[in-house]
Amino acid sequence: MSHDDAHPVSLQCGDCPIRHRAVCARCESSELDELEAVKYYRSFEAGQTVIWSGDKMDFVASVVSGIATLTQTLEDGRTQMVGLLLPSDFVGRPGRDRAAYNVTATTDILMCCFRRKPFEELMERTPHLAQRLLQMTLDELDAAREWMLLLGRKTAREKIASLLSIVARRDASIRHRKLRGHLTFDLPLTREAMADYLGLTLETVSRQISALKRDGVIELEGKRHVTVPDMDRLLIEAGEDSDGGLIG
Amino acid sequence: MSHDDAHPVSLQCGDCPIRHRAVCARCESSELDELEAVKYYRSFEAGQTVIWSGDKMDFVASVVSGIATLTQTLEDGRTQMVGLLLPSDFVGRPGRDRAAYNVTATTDILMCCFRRKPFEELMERTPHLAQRLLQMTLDELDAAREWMLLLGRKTAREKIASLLSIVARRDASIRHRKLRGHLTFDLPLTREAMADYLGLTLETVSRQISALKRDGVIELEGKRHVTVPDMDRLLIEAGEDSDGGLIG
DNA sequence: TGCTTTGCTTGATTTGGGACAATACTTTGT
DNA sequence: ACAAAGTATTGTCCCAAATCAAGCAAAGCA
Repeated sequence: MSHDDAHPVSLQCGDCPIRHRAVCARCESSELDELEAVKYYRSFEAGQTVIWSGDKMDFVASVVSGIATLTQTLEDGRTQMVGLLLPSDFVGRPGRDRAAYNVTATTDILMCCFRRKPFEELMERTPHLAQRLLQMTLDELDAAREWMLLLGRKTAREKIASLLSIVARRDASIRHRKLRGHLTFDLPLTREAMADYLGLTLETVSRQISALKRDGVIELEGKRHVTVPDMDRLLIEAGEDSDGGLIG
Repeated sequence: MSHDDAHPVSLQCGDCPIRHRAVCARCESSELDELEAVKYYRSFEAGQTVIWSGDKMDFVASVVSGIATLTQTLEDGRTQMVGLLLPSDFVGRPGRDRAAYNVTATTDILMCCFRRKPFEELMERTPHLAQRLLQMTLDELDAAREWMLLLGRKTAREKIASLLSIVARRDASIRHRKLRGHLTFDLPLTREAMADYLGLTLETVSRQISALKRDGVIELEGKRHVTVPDMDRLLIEAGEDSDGGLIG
């Protein structure tokens, strides 16, 4: 029932992923033309901060290409990544005028933005839009709560294996490939970003990756390119059921 | 702008909190009568599991009284609490037919339930309902992400201080009292439940509470009744900005 | 071509919190 | 009033991950 299954982003509806992920539930599109009028694009270079926590945010947006992160920090500089934005992910909070997190570009990114007010007005009149956003927000909530289990209860080794399996899964689903057996993909994050995501130090991340490599769970080519000879083995290392992930 | 501010639950709309928290945005109530027809109450005793992760869930509900927890577990038994349900909180996921978490009664609880199908059908026709649920889900997402920062980056002492400050704040807001200076309240959780919430062991929870008491940050009467002589001091211990909590 | 910067790895040492254990307090039931 | 079960505190030991520190490799640049 996922929307991606029904309507692969790249095949059906022009250039703007938000149509798929946030707006069109059954591809009824009459109201969407209103959004076209308030749509604009913004791009950011790798390393740039898109918006700071607490800043005024008068738009909502969809990531078109590239990767961005959501982070929270304590005053003394300790940093925790709380979300990862991939192409077609939605960012911004209808009904709120301040950003709650720092959004930082990990790679060069392009975002498709909509002015918040008109977007909210459309939402008032379009039940499907609010419902679609509700579904997406419930998905994010599930992901956040799954991450809470990881942060609170998993060992460093399990954390790394979990992250690798998530990246592998997402990579495979983008390329419409199988999820079992032999997989290969690139890590979109530096060791430091992985540490911020997993609640570890970058040294521990490095050590555990080396350990998984030494134990034959993964193979590395350079620093970033990972091969997983046996996905089931990785899932076991991650402390997950082998059919993995969330129920329901 | 919070709904509670505008319409304190106990004053305006009969006996069902869901009217306030999920349904009525401006107290327009014509559609709500439909829900009355599919509304029923269920009660559970302290310690009972309301629903297991993965079970079929054909209702959504609002907590009327008592406290329940949302938990996730690994196969080997490690447990992480991912949410706390207090009176007027909403549980259940429109559009999904399986529970994603274990829901367990911490005290005796009463829940006001609605059959899922009619609820979803009403949502199709009522933009305010989907919007209201979206706002509530965004709040939960913020809370989950704030908790991720706590789980990933805070020390045991900071975790305890954070939990105490959250309980204090919630208690104060329920009783419409001040949030600064001298506060007193009861802990609604056992040491073990606190440990599951904070990603610690119950021994560490006990030790850190003793340490905060020894250092004069809190005073204890029995095991559960806490007095905070200086709320600002507690917030500093929690590693939070003294005007504390999330922005926007 | 060598110099600096950035990202990563590995080693040595320390430490915060987990594991295990003993004891005490507090309910609940008979 | 007592036993039994559940809940909480405190002590001792130990280990996983943090911290501190050194060195390597690739990329950018003068």
